[in-house]
Formats: sequence, C-alpha cells, structure tokens
Amino acid sequence: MKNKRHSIKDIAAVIGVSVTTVSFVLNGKAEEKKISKVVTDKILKYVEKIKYKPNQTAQSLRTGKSKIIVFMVEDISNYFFAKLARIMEDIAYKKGYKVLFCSNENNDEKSIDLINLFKDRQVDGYIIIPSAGIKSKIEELIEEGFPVILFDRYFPELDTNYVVVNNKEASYNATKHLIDNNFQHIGFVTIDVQQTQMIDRLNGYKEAITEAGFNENILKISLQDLTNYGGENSIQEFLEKTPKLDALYFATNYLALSGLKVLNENFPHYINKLGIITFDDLDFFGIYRPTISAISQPFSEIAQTLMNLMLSLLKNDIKGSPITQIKLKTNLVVRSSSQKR
Amino acid sequence: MKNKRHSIKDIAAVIGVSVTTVSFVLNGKAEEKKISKVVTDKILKYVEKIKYKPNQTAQSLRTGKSKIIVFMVEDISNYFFAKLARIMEDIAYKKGYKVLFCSNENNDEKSIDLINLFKDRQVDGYIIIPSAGIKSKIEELIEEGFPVILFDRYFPELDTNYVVVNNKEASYNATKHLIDNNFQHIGFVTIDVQQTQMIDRLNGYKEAITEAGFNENILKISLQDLTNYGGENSIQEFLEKTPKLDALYFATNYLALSGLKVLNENFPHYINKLGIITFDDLDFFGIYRPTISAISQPFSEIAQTLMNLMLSLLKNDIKGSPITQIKLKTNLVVRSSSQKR
DNA sequence: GTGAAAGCGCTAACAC
DNA sequence: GTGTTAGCGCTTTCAC
Repeated sequence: MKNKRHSIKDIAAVIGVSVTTVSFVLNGKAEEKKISKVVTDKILKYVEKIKYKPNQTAQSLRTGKSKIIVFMVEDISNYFFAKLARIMEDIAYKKGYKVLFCSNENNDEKSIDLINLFKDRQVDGYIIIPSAGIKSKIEELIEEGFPVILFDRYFPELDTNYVVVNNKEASYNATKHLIDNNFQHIGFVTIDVQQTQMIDRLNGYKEAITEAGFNENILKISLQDLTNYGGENSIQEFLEKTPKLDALYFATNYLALSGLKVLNENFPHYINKLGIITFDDLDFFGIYRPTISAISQPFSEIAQTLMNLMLSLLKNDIKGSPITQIKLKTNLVVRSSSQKR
Repeated sequence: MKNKRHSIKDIAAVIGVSVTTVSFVLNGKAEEKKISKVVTDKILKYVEKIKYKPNQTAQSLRTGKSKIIVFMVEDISNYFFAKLARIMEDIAYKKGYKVLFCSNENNDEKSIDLINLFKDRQVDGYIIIPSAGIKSKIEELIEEGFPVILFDRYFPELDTNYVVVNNKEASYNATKHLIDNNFQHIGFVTIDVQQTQMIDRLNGYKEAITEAGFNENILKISLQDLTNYGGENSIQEFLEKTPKLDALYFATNYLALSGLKVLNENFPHYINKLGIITFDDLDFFGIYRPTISAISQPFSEIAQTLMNLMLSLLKNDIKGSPITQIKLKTNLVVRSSSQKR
C-alpha cells in the first residue's frame, strides 16, 4: 500500500522526456513552449492515470507561494467568525487555497506573534481583524508586498483594503426604529474600546437620539469587567441606576446575552416591558421569548467579498491593484422585542 | 524595510563557519556534534540578534514534516467544534504546530477529497470526525504511517486511536434523571444515522426506559428532513401524534433548538409543562426560560486530550505507539426544564 | 570540531 | 521542440 509518491522525475523517466517538458505541460505551458501535441497528451494521460499530485512543499519553496491564506479573528469560536470561516473555507478550497484560521484574542502581542509566525510560513495573504495596536505591523506587511485585507474594523488613517458593514447607519436605523415605536428612554450598552465599528455604532445611536431630542443613556463596559463577569454586573448596576429606561440597545450579541441573563435573573417582570434590540443576530434570538430584534450582518456576503477580493489580489500583481474599501449593508430583523407597546 | 530574509548561508558567511555548523547549532546538536562553545555562542548570539527564523517550507521539504495538524469536523461553524478548535489552536501553536481546520459536512466524498489534498500538503497528523463511509480511507492513512485520531465517533471494527465521551452512560443517566423526576412518557428525538455516538445515546435511553418498565417513544429524523427543515416538521408531527408525552429528550443541541422553536410557535402552553433535556450544552440554555437541562461535553478536556495525544504520537515513532482509546466523562447540568412538576 | 556536498521536488533561464 | 542545469533553504552523511 505504501506506494511511494510519484515525482516529476519519475514521470519524465517513464515517458522518456525531460523533467522540463513534464513541468511545462503540467503548468499549462505546453502551447507557449511549443511542446508537441503527442508528447503533451502522453504526459497528461499518464499523469491522470497515476493520479500524480505535485508536491506542494517543493512548489512553495521554489515559487515562494504557499497557497495559504490566513484568516485572523478575535476568537474563532465566536459564532460570527466561525460562520464566516466556514464559507471562506469552501471558496478557498475550490480555488486551490487553504485557509489557516487563528485567534488573536484582540491582543496586540498575540497578533504580532502570529503574523511573524506566518511570515516564516510564507503565507500568501492576510485577512485580519486588527487589534488596536497593530497598525504599524499591518503597515509593515503591506510595505513588504503582502496582500492584506482588514475587516470588521480598520484604521482610518491607514489606506488599506478593508471590508466592513455600515455600522453607523445600521445603528442609527435601529435606534430610530425604537424611537418610532414610542420608546423614549433608550439605553445603549457597549464596550469601552476605540475600535471603529464600536465608535460608529455609538455615533449612530447618538445621532438618532439627538435628532429625537432625547437624552443619551450610555453604558460603556470596561474590558476587564467584560472578561471577568461578561459585563453582567455592569449591566445590573446600569439597570438599577437608570430605572426610567424603557428600552435597551446592545452593541453586540454577547452583550445582549449577558443582558438577557441579568434581566432573567433579577428583573423578570421587566423583560417583556422593555424594548430590546441588538447588533449581530443569532438563531437564538428567534427562539427566545420574546423574540429579540437584531441587526443582522450578511455572513455570506461578507465572506464572499473578503475571499473574492483576496483571490483577486493574489492573482493580479499586488502593486498594481487599487485599494478596495467595501462597506456592506446590514439587515434590521424586527422581532417582537422592539414592537410598539 | 524590505530587508531580505536571512538564510542559514548568510549566517554562516557572517560568522565565518560552514552552513553545517550553523545547522547543527540551530538544531541543538552542538554538544552531540562537539561544536566548540565559542562558535556555538557566537552563532546563537548572532541568530538572536537578527531574529533569524528558519524557512519552514525548506525544512518541510527536507524533512518531510510540515508541522501542520489537520482538524476535520462536520462543520467548523458549529459551536461545539469551534470551541474545540479554539483550544486546540492554542496548544498546538505553543508547540510549534499549526492547525488546519476544515469541514467535511459529514460527507464521504468531501472527506476523501480533503484527505487527499492534505497528503499533498504533507500534513503531519490527522484529527478527524469520520463520516460514515470513509473507514477504508482512514485505514489507508494509518497504513501509510500517519498519526490519526478519530473523535466524537469511531468505527468499532477498526482498531484506531480515538477520543469520545461516555454517550451511552450519559444518555442513560439523563433519561434516568427524567424518570426520577416523575416523567413517564419520555420522547427521544434523534437523527436517523448509524454513527456510534448516536447509537450509544439511543441505547442509553432505551436501557433506562426498559428498566423503568416504560414504553419507548422515539423519533428518528431523516437526514433529508434535517437539512431541509431542521427537522421541525418531523418534531411537530411527533408532538401531534403522541399527545401523551410529558418529556422530551433531544439527542443533540440543534435538535433541541428546533424543538424549542416548534414548541414556541405551536404549543406555547406545553413548554412549561414538558420535561426537557438535551445532549450538548449551550450558553443559551442557561438563559432560556425555562432554563434547559443538558448533558455537557467537557470542551477543554476533549481538546486537550486530542492535542496531547496527537503531539505524543508525533513525537514518538508512530509505529511504536500503542493504540489509545479514551472515553471522557460528560456532565449532567440540571436546570429547571427537567425539575419535578 | 568543522566543512563539502548531496539531495528533498520543483521551476525556468538558457542551451541546443 | 526538448534537455541540462542551477537553485529555492534546509538537513545530514561522510570526509578530513
């Protein structure tokens, strides 16, 4: 069973030609290099018969291309990222690329370590959710000529490829939706970070609130608190200190989950009165009672956009490619938690 | 900025020794090869200074080892698998390995395609959730000397390394738990497949039911129905046709989600009367009302066991390694849905 | 104690 | 039209 792998040399020997000829034929350069049809066919037929597969490692060493794309997110076990990963994987494999997934925990040091690691691995391209402090590392990658695409968030001062969603507009619309449904004291629960997507969500909220002439009620949960208690204690406190709230808008789905937990445990009477809406949809929100309204990010579209952009960067010479910055539309899924009371 | 990468040759030239010496030192063979302390130190210091990292591709080509481990699951966007992936990733990176995740959709053809692909990539080891028909492919891998670990399920007739949980025992205990809480007409909702883990879960249920002298009420959802409607229509029908049911036991968490959805939409009065329990815990189940009892698989332990086993297979010569078959304990998380009424 | 050199499998410039 | 050969960066045998 342990039939040794075929090499291009073996093939050449069997057919009675040189490795060059075989290589040319295999790389589709038969025409260009004017290899005779007879030889070409003979080689192709034999290759087919023995199911020859080139040794990728050797190809990589020789060409400097690894056919590997890195997909670096905060945490691959997060539903949103796992879902994207699944779709990107499929597209990549179809084009002969593999995707190496990794989690940076939104940590600069870990991000940089990982990127360094991948450079040794000759990774062809990078799709990255950048942590706050790796701007210069990203710049370095770009300067070195690697295809890089940021997503979910980006560095406004850095002219890079990125794919994001319309955070501000979506956030404005969600807030407006609550206002239109007669909610007046809308609390916004977010985390205390300077990431573009979170800033945009905050600004969308503020804009709608200001426009309506209402007051802002904002809870910014510290990262430390988020890590230790999932922010539950902060939310609890916020609810206690702001009893007039008649609606809550969560800036991410995990904040909404923490919020629901707190409401369940300590304010059970509140949960059906309060208007609730959240960024990032989950299947779960359609099953919960009340069903929870959410701003849904278009998984499939994001994944496809990222991958297609990466593949095109990889194909065309990177230096010639224009910077591409894409903002995709989210979708407001209205369920019962945000209905007029 | 584009400072070309250092090669072992450059180092040799700078230090004024041969590449052999450098290679020996870098591979920790200085002592063994009796390289002088002076030279060794000089090399190590320089290497440190320029932050030299060996070219992994070249190493792979030369040694035939890629430092890549494949982790093949049904669907990486599934919470359980994504969670495992996250933990395994960390362990692997610490040991200098990368993990290539991929989804086989529980499809034989896709599994085989992927395995073939990885063989060209010189992957070092395989951790696989096998789809039903790839027994011979797994055998082939093993015969060819690759470290292979199956998990979640296995082929009883095949003597391989595997890591699973105590499905039958856990299922028995969960059913017994319902019985002890005075539920008598317990429906078991599963899918119609011949996978060991599902068979064990079914048998655990059957054993507890028989022991109690009760009647079995089993719904086996066809794969087709699962794909098209998430099994919701089957569950609906099952509930309508078996009105005497006072409890439902779901064999997986996604079945439980479908079940909850059906209950919510069409039997809202039922949901607080019915005893509910499910295999595979989700955060969600702790937030739902009622909170849902579940059999929780030990993520962290599974991931660590898998990875440590793989690393030890990779270290020791595989032929010398004994077959390791591990059955881990699950944990019954009792919440309100299974309380005595 | 250290170095020369072969070779992993492939690509492609150059030679004929 | 096809072959010879250098070389990608590394490991390791053998020679001195």
